Amino acid sequence: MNVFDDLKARGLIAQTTHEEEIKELLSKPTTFYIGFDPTADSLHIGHYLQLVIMAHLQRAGHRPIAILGGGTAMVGDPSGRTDMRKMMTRETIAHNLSCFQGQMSRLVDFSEGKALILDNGDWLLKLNYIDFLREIGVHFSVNKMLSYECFKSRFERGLSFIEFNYMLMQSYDFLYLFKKYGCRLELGGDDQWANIIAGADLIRRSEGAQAYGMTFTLLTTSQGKKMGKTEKGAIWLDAEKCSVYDFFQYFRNVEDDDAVRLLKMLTFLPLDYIEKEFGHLEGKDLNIAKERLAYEVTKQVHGENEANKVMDAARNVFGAGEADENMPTVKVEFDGEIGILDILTLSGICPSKSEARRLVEQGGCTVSDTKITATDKKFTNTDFENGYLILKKGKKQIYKIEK
RNA sequence: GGGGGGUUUCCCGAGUGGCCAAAGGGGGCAGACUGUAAAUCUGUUGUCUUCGACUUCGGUGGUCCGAAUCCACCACCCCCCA
Repeated sequence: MNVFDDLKARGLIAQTTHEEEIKELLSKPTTFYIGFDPTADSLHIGHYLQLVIMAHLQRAGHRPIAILGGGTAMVGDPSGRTDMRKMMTRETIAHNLSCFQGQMSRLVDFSEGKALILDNGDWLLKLNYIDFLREIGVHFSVNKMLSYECFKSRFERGLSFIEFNYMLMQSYDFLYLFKKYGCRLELGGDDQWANIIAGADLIRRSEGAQAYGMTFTLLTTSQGKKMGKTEKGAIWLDAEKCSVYDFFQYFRNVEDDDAVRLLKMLTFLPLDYIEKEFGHLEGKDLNIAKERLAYEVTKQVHGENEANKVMDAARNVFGAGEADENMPTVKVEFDGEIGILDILTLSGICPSKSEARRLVEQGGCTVSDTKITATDKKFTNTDFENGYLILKKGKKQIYKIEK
């Protein structure tokens, strides 16, 4: 099966400039590229999807180029955004780029030229304004650009000239990679569609050559919400910014309707295997699929070891209600005795006393299988059997409280 | 550059001198029901020493017994004209 068909069957492909030609292109080794915006110091699960696609294509014998947008980040992509991006300094961007590289190499093999990782700042930052306008700017119609959907949302709040230029920058990247590396295919999230066709257009106009673009589905839930954001923040690939436990739990808790779909999109399990093992599941049996999903994704991002540990922890905590060394653990210090509200706030489980009080009053706090309803409940050393307590906040958040 | 409008608690958005910690919706959190699902219903959603007190309504300063609400200046944003 052509890798294109596989990606398509996994539900990863959103739009293509020329479906048949791209399929043909991918039947022999091809160089393609995907851009990454270094606006944070860690990748998140939205980027993970892009890495998965790069990995699929690389395994099929193609050569990925990952462009880290050190140059374009200086400008900021306005696509689909309602506000202007924060301007970033060169230093911040450089720091973020180096953080990205490590995370990317977990999925994509960058050894021996099997894949390239480039910073578009290397060529964009030294461009001469007049030369750029004369060589590149002439190929862009402002009338046409103004009609693009991707700018629409910005017309309400204003679009600055610097952002309006973003499309030219990204298009220039594609042209540059086409000339230097023979790259004829650009991939990106579906929000990048306009930027991608602009690049392919530029290559056609200035080089008279055919280039292709393809976008993949944005990672959304079956409710249409963007995935990867929680109240506590984004689901980062960096364990420092999002613990492996939380990472696992995020996928373990997806909705029924998303479980199998996400298995196809986010794991490397063969499609027929997924269909056979999980396709027929319904109702609570889908928990099997969710657990596998969480396990596979965690394995890809954090390694098999971590994935095993955290899956065991989840099984212990949710299955047997037992403590596990890999469950979230917090320490509290006290002399003699400590009130429940202090435990909740000192541990960071609740951000304020008021919130802790509310939690307890509403019956959302359980310690060692006993629901705590008195806000003045005190604990002493003898309550900490083996040195810890098991505290539940609501149904799903379980902590080991060590003294 | 000229004219007009705006900035409210996580978000949207009411409120135009005391009855305002501030309507309503969204989101969040918790409870019931469950399968670590969804939907639904209920409660809750500034802080604290919580039957009370304290701090909030872009910033600073003023008027007043009393201001989110009035005045002055500053900052930022949007719209129309150029």
